Amino acid sequence: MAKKRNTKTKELVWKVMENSESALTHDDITQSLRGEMDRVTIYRILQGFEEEGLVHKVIDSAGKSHYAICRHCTEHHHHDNHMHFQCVTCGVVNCLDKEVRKPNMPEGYTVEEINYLVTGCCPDCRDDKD
Amino acid sequence: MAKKRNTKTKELVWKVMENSESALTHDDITQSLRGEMDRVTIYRILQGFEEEGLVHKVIDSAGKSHYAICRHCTEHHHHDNHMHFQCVTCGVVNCLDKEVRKPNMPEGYTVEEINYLVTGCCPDCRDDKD
DNA sequence: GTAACTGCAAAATATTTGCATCCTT
DNA sequence: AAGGATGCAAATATTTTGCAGTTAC
Repeated sequence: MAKKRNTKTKELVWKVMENSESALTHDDITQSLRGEMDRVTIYRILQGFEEEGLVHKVIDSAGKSHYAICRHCTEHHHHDNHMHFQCVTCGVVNCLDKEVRKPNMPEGYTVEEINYLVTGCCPDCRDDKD
Repeated sequence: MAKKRNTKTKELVWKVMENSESALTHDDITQSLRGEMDRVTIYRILQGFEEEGLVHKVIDSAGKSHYAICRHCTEHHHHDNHMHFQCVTCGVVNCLDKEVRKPNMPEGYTVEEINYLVTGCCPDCRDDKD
C-alpha cells in the first residue's frame, strides 16, 4: 500500500484514542464521534492504524476488538506481548504495562505472538461494591 | 435453567468434538455434520455445553470462538487457565496442556480467568515448508 | 493531477430470537 | 403430560465491498 495521508478524520479518531485510558472498540469510537463521521470510515481508519503499527488490537473475552495506542512500544519493539486486562463488570479493557515471557513450547512449535488477557474486577468496580 | 436432556443431536456434536484433536469453531462443526442438523441448533448446543462446563471456549486472534472438550479439567478445577496455541498458517487451535501461573496484578485488581493464546507455526506446517 | 480517503448504499457474515412442533424424561 | 430441544423463518448485529465524489500531497 502506498503512503498514507493525514486527514481530519484520522486526527479525530486519534484524539479520541489519545484521550482514553482504556482500549476502545469500534463502537466506543463511533459513539464518541456521534455523527461526525461514517461508521465504515472508522473501520478503515482503525484497520489502517493497525497496519501502520500505531495501535494494538486486543481481542476481549467475547471476541470483540479493542484498539489502543501503542504507548509502550518503540519502533523496533512492537510485538504485542504485554498483558491486557478486562473487567468482567464494566467491560473496560486496558494494557498492564507488563511483558509476558516467551513460554517454553513443545518440540516443533515456533512462537510469533502472545496474547495474554486477564479477566477480573478492576479497582473502580471493586470500590463500587463496598 | 432446568436440567438438560440427552439428545441425539447433542451426541452427534459431542462425537465430532471428541474425534478432533483441536478446538473447533461453530462452522467446523456445521461442516462436519453437513446437513445433519440446523446451524441454530449447533449454536445452542455449544452454548449449552459451555454453560455446563463440558467444553472450553477459546477466542482466537481474529476473535472467533473455538470449542474444545475439557480434557484436562476436573469438576473442581475447571478454570480455563491453560495455554492455547493457534497456527498462523493452518489456523488450527489447540490446547497446550500447560497451566499459566497467576500473574502479579497491580493493587486493587482481582483475577478471575486467564486467557493465554500463543500464535506461531505448528509442527505440521513447519514440515510443509521444508 | 493523481491516488488515497470518505460517505453512502448494499452485500456478505455472524449470531440471536420467536414460535410451532417434536421428543426426552 | 410437561417442559426442554429442534428446525425453520426472520430479526439483529457486525464487518466488508463497490463506487462516485472529495481532498491531501
